[in-house]
Amino acid sequence: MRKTSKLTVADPSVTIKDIAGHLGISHSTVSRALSDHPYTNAETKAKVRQAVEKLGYVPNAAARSLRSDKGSLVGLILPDIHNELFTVTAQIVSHRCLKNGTPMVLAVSEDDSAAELNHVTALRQARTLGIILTPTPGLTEKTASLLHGLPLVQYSRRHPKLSAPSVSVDGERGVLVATEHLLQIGHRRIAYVGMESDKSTGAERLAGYVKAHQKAGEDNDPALRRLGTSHPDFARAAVADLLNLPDPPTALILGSNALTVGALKALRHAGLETPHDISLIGWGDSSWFSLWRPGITTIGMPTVEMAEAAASQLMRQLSNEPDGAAGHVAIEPTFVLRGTTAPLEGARRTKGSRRRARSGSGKARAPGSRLTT
Amino acid sequence: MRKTSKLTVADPSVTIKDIAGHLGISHSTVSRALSDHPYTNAETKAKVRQAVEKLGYVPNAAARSLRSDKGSLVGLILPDIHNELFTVTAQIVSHRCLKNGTPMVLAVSEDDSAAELNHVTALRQARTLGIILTPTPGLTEKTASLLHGLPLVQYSRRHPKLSAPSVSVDGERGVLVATEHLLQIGHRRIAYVGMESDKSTGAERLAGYVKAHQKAGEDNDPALRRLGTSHPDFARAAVADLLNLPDPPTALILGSNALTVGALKALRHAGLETPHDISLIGWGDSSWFSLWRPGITTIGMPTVEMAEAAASQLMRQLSNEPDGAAGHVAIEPTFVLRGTTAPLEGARRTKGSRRRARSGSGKARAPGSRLTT
DNA sequence: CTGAAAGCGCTAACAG
DNA sequence: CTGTTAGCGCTTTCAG
Repeated sequence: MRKTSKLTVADPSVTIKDIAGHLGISHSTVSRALSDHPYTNAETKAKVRQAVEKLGYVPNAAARSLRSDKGSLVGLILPDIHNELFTVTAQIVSHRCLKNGTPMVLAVSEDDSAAELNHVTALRQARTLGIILTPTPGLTEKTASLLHGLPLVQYSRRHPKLSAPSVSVDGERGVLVATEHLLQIGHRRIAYVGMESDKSTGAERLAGYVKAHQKAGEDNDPALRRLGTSHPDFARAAVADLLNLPDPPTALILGSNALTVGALKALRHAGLETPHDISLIGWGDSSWFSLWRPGITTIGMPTVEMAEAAASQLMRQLSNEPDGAAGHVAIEPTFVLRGTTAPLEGARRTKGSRRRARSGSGKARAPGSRLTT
Repeated sequence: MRKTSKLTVADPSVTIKDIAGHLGISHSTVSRALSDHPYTNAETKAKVRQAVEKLGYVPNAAARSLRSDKGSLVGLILPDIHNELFTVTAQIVSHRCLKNGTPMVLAVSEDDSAAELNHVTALRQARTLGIILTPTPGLTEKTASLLHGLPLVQYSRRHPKLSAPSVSVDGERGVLVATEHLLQIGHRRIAYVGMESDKSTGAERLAGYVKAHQKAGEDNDPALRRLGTSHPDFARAAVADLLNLPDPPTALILGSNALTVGALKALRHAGLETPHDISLIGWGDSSWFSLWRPGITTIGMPTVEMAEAAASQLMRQLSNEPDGAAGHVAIEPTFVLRGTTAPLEGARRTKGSRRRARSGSGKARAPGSRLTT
C-alpha cells in the first residue's frame, strides 16, 4: 500500500494484498471473499468487506482481464452522432450494456475509414467482447481482418468485406412505398435526392425509387436523381438546381434525414410552399416533423426497434447461443403521411389560394399503407 | 500460440512470446522492437514487424495497463444523449480522444444516481484516465469518493459534493437577457417554464428570470413559474395550465430545449400563434429553430465551444499541467432574436391580422445584445 | 544490441 | 475453510 489515505476515499493503488496484510490473512482468501466464493467463512467476508471500505480498495480490471483473457467492453462505432437514429442507438445500447455490467465504448468514425481502423484497433487491443458497427464505405482490408472472428453486428449499413449479421432498415421498401404513393396521387416528375451508392443504404434507397417507377411502367428521368453526401448543404444545392430545371419536379423524395433539412432550406429560399408548389417526402421522423406546418410526410425508421434488435443480436452472440449469429434483419420502415404531400391535380387546382395545413401526426405502417390522416 | 490461423487474420491469442518463438529470439527483444526502442537492430525490427503481420498479433492492452498501472480510457458520463448539447459533446470529445489515442467511454446516466455510481465504478476499475461528468442531482457520497483525486471536469452542471473544475453555460445570464428583452418590449406577464432547482442549471436559469424582474423593479407573479423535469410532456402540461389562468401570460420563456418542444406542442394544441397570441423564447438552438416559421427566438448555447472547453480542460489535467485544474468556466450564452417574439402593443394592435413571418436567422451575442433581425 | 528474470494485480489449482 | 504457488502478457531493469 502506497498511500494510507483518509478513510472512505477511493485509492486505486491499494491492492488485494494490502488488504490481506491489513487483516493478517492471505491475499487469495481476500480474493475469494470478494468474489463470494462458496467455501468462505462469513466472518472473514465481513472483515474483508470492512477493510475494503476502509482502505478504499478498487479492483483492477486490467489484472482481472489479463487473468481471464477476456475484456469487458462493448464497442459501438457510428459514423456520426447527430443523426437521430444513432442518437437513440447510443442511448439504448448503452442502457443495455449497463444492465449487463459492460461499459460501452462509443466511437465516431465520421465516415473516415482510417479513423474506423484506429477505433477497431483500440477496441481489439482492449479485448472488446463485441462490436456494433456501421461500416464506412471504404472499410479497410486490415479493419476487416481485425474484426474477423469477433462478435459483430453490422448496423444500418452492410459491407461486402464483412460477413457478420446485420440489422438495418429496409430502405428500398421505404422509398418504394413513398414513390408509389406519389405516383398514385398523380405525380410524374418525382425527384430523388439521396446518398451515393457507395453506402449500402444509399444504393438500396435509390433502388426503391427506380423500382417503383418500373413497376408502374413509368419513365424515370435520370436528371431528377441527385446523389451526394448526407449533408444538408448537398441537398440544398441539389434541390435548388432541380428547381431550375426547364421542367422542374412536382414532388421530391429525400434519402436521409440530414438531406431533408437541406431540402426544406432550399424550398424556403426559393419561396416555395409544400405541398402547394411541390410535394415533399422526408426521411426519418425527427420530433419536429409533426410540429412543422404542414406536418412533414416522411419515411420513418423504427429507431428504437432497430437499436434493440442490434443490442439483442450482439448479446445473443456474446452469450454464445446456438445459431445466434445467423441472419440479416431488415426492419420495415414506416410511411408517415402528413401535410407536405398532395395530389398533383389538387395542388394545381388550389393554386393561389393558401391550403389549410393539416395538423397531421397520423402514422401508417408500410407496406399495405394503412394511411391515416 | 494456440491457433496458427490463416495469414493476416487477427488472432488475439498470439502473444509476444509466440512471435519470439517463431523468430528464435527472446520476447523482450520483440517488446523492444515493437515499442521502437532506441537500441534495437533495424533488421530485427523488420523481421518482428513481419512476424506480427503473419501471425496476426494484437497487443494486449490489459497486460500493458497492468504493467504501467495506467488505463487508457476517458469517460464521458451524460444524463441523456438526445439533447443537442450532449450530442455534439459526445462527437467532439470522442474526436479529441481519438486524436489522443484514448478511446472514450460514453455512459448515459439518465439522471439516475445509481446508474451514475455504476458507471463511475466501472470506469475507476478500468483505471480510467479522467472523466467528464454531468453530475446527477442525487450524486452519491460513494460516487464522490470514487471520483476523488481523479482528473475530472464537471460539465454543464455543478454539484456541491464535487470540487473539480467545471465548464458550463451561464444560464442565469441567458434567461436574464431574455427576460429583459421581453420586459423592454412591453411584456409584464412573462411565464417561465424550467427545470427544478435541484439541478444547478435549473436553479441558475430561474435566478436569471427573477433577477431581471428585480432589476426592472417589476413584480413577478409566482403563479407564472413552473418547475419540473426537462421533458416535453411537462412543458406541455405546464403551458396548457398557464393558458387557463384568469390572467394568462403574454410571453413565455423556456428553461431547456426539451421543454421548448413541449411548449410548442401546447400552443399548437390551444390553437395559439406566436408571436401574435403569445411571445416565446426557447432554449438551445436546434437546427430547425431557424427553419420554423416564424423563426424561434431562443437562448442559444455555444455547444461546440463548450465541448471543446471541457475536452481541453480534461486534457490539461491529464498532461498534468501546472495549474490546469483551476477554475470554473462559464460560457456566455447567445441571444438569438427571431420571429416568435414581438412587442406587446404591436401584437395587440395587429390582432386579427396575420403577422408576416420574419425569416430571421440573425444572431446576437448576449449581453450587450447587439440584436440583428 | 540482446537475453534472462522479475513483477504489475488478480484468480485458480492444489495442498493443507 | 485457508495459505501457497503459479502464471496471465507485457515492460523493464540488469547483465551479458
